[in-house]
Amino acid sequence: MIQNKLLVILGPTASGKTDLSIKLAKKFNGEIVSADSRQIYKGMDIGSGKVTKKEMAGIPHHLLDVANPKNRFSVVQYQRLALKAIKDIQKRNKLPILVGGTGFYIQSIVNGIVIPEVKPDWALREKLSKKSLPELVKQLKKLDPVRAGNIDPNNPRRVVRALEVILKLGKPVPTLGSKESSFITLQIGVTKSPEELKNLIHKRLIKRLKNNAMINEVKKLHLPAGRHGKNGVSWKRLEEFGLEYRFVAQYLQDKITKQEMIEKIQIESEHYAKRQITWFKRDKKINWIKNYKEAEKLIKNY
RNA sequence: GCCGGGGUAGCUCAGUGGUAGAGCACUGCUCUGAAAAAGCAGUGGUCGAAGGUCCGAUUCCUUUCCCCGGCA
Repeated sequence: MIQNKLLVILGPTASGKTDLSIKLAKKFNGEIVSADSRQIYKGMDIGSGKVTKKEMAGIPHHLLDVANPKNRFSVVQYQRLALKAIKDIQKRNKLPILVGGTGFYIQSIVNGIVIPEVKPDWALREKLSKKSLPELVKQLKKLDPVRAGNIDPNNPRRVVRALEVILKLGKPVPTLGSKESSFITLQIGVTKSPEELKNLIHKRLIKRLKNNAMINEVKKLHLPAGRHGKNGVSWKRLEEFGLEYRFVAQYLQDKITKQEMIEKIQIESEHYAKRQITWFKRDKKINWIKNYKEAEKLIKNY
């Protein structure tokens, strides 16, 4: 009875989710669905730590390379595509394995959260962003006191989004819903000690820097593609991606030295790993494991 | 050796005659179509050492040790 089972492998960056998931997929007749907000994009391979064809070892992978880095992707798009992929895998009587470190994406599948049906309106966002934050908060309080009460008033991004929902929907932001997920889910989290994690991040970074591979990748992303005068990914957009893409872009623009670039990627990756751990900590249903054996044992009982 | 400048939080530095702050780091946290994003909070210092003046010195004076420039 594999019908609606869903295995989830999560954990902080560099914790070894990829290797583990491929081993498990082989063992349990699975297919992998990525839950990574950067591996979604085409052309972002080395910097995002995307699996290579060779590493896949014949295991089908879904939700990689499904978006153009020039366009912004979002959780809702992810949710739709991932859900479809998972159901399709189940239909073929194989085990879907959701693998990644993007907590929000995982939550959108596992908890089936329902996000207000209001598409991002970038023109509106830009217009709103011209006002001061206190002004926006004031406006939100007036239009939707409930949402204003539970939102972080210091976070412009959230406040703008809340206003966007009200203005387009014409009614208050619905309280966060969740359509009871129909999956029988087993969530497995990979843990590493802080020291180990720092070490793994460092080793991985050195590897990515080898032969300028990662720097060339970012260069290639930014440079005009093709001969039709089509522009590549802007520096501004690369900045938005954070970590390797942000700091390599800054280095390529001569804003920081190579040494600074390396230091920043390292330290910011450590911060990122902590944020991921903080996020995952809230979900008490995650089974934390240290190695493959423990994971295998859990799955056998599942 | 002489002349300057400096020694204050893990780092870079601000500051005051009434026992001290910032940014970063560190720790914890938030998360309703950007989530590797965007935000929030907290810990932390016998103010280089020893004397002196003063009710009181990190701040003034003296000595001393160390660092950085310049001149020898």
